[in-house]
Amino acid sequence: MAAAAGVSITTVSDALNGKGRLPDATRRHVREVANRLGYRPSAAARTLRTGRSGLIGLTVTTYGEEPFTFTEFAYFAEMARAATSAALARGYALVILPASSRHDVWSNVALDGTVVIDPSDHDPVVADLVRQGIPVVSDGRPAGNLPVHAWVDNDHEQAVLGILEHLADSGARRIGLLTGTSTDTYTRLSTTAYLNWCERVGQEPVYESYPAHDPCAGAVAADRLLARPDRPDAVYGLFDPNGTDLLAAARRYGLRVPEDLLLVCCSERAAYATTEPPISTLSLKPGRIGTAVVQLLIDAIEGVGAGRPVAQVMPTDLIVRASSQRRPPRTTVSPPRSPDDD
Amino acid sequence: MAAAAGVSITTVSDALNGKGRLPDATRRHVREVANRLGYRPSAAARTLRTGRSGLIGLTVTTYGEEPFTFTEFAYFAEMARAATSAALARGYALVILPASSRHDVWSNVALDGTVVIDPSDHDPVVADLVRQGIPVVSDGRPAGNLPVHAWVDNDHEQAVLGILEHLADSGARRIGLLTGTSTDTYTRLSTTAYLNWCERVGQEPVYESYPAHDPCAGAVAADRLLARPDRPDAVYGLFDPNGTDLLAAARRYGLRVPEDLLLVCCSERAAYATTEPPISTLSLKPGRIGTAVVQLLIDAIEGVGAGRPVAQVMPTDLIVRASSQRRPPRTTVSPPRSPDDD
DNA sequence: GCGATGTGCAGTGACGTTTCTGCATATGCG
DNA sequence: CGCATATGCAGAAACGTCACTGCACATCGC
Repeated sequence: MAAAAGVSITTVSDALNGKGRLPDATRRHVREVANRLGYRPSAAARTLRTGRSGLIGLTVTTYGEEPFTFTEFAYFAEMARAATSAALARGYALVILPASSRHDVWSNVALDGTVVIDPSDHDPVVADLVRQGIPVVSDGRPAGNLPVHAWVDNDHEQAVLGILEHLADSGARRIGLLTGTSTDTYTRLSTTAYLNWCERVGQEPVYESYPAHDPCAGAVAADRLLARPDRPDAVYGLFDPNGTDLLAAARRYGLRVPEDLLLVCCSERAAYATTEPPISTLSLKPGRIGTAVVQLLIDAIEGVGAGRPVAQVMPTDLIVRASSQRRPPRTTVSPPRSPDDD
Repeated sequence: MAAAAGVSITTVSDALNGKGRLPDATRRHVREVANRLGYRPSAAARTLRTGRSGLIGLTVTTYGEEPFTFTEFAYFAEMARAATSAALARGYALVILPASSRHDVWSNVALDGTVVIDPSDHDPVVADLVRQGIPVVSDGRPAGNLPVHAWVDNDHEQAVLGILEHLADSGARRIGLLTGTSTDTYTRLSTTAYLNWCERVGQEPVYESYPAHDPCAGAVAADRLLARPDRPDAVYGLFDPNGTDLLAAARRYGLRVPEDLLLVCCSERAAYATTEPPISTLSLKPGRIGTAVVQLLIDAIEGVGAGRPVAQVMPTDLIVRASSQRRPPRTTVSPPRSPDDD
């Protein structure tokens, strides 16, 4: 390349990177030759020299051997889409690397930093990365005292309070909760927010827990909740399939939704807009999370505002549909998405 | 590192890579020290030296500025999941790189090869990659004469024939088609397969086309199709939202599904299993495609069986539900997915 | 006309691997 | 014992880039 342009290697580098003291004529000439030859500077060499690869990892903790869990699909897909966009806009590319990947794959790729989704307590991969000095930002409050550089999470307490108030506004007298048995922060924060609210307004808590990763257990728990003598007249389900599970259970007990039972669940599924009746959902806005997480990570990589707030709590969106309103909505409550709303 | 273990750089390299002539004692010693120091060989240096990065690109042609199109979500998510798995199993990691990415991002990452999903005619990115000698395998027959090294696609003709026969078996007398106006191979192959079938069995074709990327146009076209004087008594919709669109249109015209109208559409949406009635779908099995595409790509990268068949046509799966059967199925026609079925 | 300052490049040394070559010391065989 | 062969490791070159340093030559002010 240098030979083809009749200049030195240094000049090529300077011309292409806009550095050094070169007259525009030389710069143009070098670029023109590079273009004609289809020449691309070697990414590997640049990475070796500069210590920057322009790659950031997108890691999801897996519970099986498959890269992503099925229940996370809609959330993950949207989050990954937004993260990819945000990264590209800042000149980085995303590498999908499940935490369970073979070790040789992890060490074979030079990452400038990593996003971890929902890291489990003392995740060995995260610990290892941090030890190498690689910035790690997590989606979800890090459990245990995982030494991540920053994290982004939804305001789960506020979300639950919002839903409970909405249900109460719609006329609910006794609100039930369908929750999980595991101790992750999402479940824990949401459940205590519910319990606190109950105590504050003087309602006896009515809830059922089940292992959230078991798809069948959810239907059983939904059934159990509606079979109780102190049956709730409104239910919030913490997990994605709870909407259909609760709807099915309600049908079995001859309960009409929303007349006899108000329903909300936390999910990103578009399908809940077209169920009979449409089910109100709490959206965690994965797009917003993905964007925020990547921004924080790249800031950390580039040393922008080091030492600034490393925790970011994002609001959620309650999408009110027929299932949680005693009267049909007067106006469109969930307007069509605007392009940059998430 | 070499100093810490009291050996030469060469010995470290050999010990870690299982090469050279070293007694097990030395090998173990070096590995133990490396472990203690948390030493990881530099991926960048290795890539520079060997010319292999262990990275493969996953490119999706975009029609807006967002990395993936919304309608491709379910397909893409599943395909990406499978592709990631397959790549990892062979020691590679996947980089998500939309074709519309800034040029500097593309040239900043060293790829061993790329998977392109649904490349458009004469895609400049693909042409560029091929010129650099980087293997490219496409999901979907390459349009134009895009010089990809291999491709994988569904057997669209066979799929359409299977659906038409199934509908005819269910008692359809006049089968309609909801198709697209664009000229991509999927639309073209499916439509001509339909027209050929019509000619063969002596049915007058009944179809409506619309621009597939326009979410609203689909509902209008569905309506148009059912409003025709020669209204079909069965419809196959080529695109993901056609199921709900057709169902809504049928309801407007007071047509019962499946009694008055049989319905099938091509989609990966799980939600079609729970509509009222459940809608039969054609699954393209994106998981199988993703796996195949990655295998082909890595074979090309590693020079395995160079010059072997570079085109692979995969079967589709017709998932028969209530919408396309005049009588309810006797047995479960769509069994629960087995773990490695896709 | 002569130092001081600026301009336009070329040379060079890392970055951290891998791979090839090479040199000792041990081991085998007749 | 002496020569061929094996074994155990070290040295050095190269991969392609970037960031220095350095060297010519031009320009300028006086």
